[in-house]
Amino acid sequence: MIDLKRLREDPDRFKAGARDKNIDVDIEHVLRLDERRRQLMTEQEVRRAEQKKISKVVGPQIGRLKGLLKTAEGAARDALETEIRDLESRPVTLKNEIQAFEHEITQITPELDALLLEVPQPPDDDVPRGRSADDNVQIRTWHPDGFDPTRPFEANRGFAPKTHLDLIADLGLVDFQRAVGMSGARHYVLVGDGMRLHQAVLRYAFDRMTNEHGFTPMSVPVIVREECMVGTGFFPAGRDQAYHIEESRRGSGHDLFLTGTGEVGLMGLHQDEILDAETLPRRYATVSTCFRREAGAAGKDTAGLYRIHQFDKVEQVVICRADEAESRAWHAKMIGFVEDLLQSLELPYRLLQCCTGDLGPKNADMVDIECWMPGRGDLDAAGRPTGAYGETHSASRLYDFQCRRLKMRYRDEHGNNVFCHSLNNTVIASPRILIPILEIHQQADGTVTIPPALRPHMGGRERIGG
RNA sequence: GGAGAGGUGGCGGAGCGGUUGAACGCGCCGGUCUCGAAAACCGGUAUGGCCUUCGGGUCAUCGAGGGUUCGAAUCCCUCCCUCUCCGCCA
Repeated sequence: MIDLKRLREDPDRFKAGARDKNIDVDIEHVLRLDERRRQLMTEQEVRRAEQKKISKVVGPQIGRLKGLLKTAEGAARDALETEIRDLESRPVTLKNEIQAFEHEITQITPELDALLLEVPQPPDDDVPRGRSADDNVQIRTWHPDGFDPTRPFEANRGFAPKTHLDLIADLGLVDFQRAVGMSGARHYVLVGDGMRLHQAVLRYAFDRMTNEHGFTPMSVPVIVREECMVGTGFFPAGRDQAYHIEESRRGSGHDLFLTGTGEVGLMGLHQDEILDAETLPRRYATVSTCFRREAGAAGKDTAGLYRIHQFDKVEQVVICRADEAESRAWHAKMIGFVEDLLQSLELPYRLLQCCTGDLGPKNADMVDIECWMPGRGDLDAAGRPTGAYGETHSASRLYDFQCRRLKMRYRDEHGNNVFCHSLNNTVIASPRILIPILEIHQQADGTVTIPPALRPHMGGRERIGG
């Protein structure tokens, strides 16, 4: 959520931000509702103060008179009753006025609150303007010795590559048919070494984050309440993407949602808390199953392990002080952790600076990391894919947008409660990451060499197949 | 699933219709005392909104939302949550 005060002070910045993000929200209307609400509240408060003042004087008097009434009789009783009625009637006008204001305020507030949740965080000034992912800007590339993605796979390795779909089929790593039978399109069953590799990658990535980079290992819920989805900024904009468990329709409890990333659980954890500043920055890592409806992606990436409804992901989040420089430094560090990881897996990748149009409502800045996947991209003359980068990671910098929604604060050195900054980044998401691992490390004989870093998690084995 | 108990400030815990944003205790912060510390004593110690001449003023909040009332933490209704026991179960 954005800061309403800042919206009042500089509406043009927020209008431009929404425009740059291609998000349609009526900021003028927000300002009108806010203005009206503040007027009403001021008027109402003047009367409430008056009412309070009166009742502080009158209250004890009435109490005392009513006490006397219990024993009074005859004319004395009538006199007391008259006096009580007189005292009681004094604040009635005020009460009616207060109720009238209250009525109008309760009409405006839900509309204002709902609209406010839709105002996106403006992108940072150094984020390139652009309409869509096509306008993202490459920051840098990396590739291991012996595999240069600017040259065809065959030129690098001396044989024509199989796609991950071929490798999976030939090595018996995934059963799509039965999964689809059980759960529908975009589901899969990992089998044998497929499952082993999946687990190895997750465990390897998780251990690196927690053992080497000081992130606290966490397990968090993947089934959460709506507040958690709203608080972390995934709702209302991303409501279509989440699986919805309608428990309320069954008459028990409240509705729940399946989370699409471990970020929700890690950030939701401290909702409504004032964190001890000494404990910042908080660094958390989790491995969790992620659920995505992929609404609106019909027909896109329908084959294979690329776009699926359920996957597992190691996620890193950082909650730090509200300091832009610190926030930016963490962003760079978190991206560095991923680069180190991908380099240790010997996977070619590139960093993309996302443009404003690709940011999403909550980010001030986002950097995607894409791994080279030989089985993607345009087809050559022989009808074989020429390879392309595919998104495997996404690193977001949110300032206090998320923590403001979550009411996650810390007390600064002046004793003020300040909303924290938050950042999140994929560490590794599998099975999508299995695509480049299988495709890059495939051998001419159809086997796949396991990257040395993963071998300890694969029983010391060096290859799959053969 | 059945039966009960309960949700009050950082924590424990009073209050159950009238100056109660809330006694008391603990914790925490500041001070006195001390060479220093402990103890003792004194003072302070919620969050958010709005207004502000930046001194402060004011309103809201006792799980949430409605209602009754001149007045609600206190009474009524609905919902949510937590705990205990029994049953079932990974």
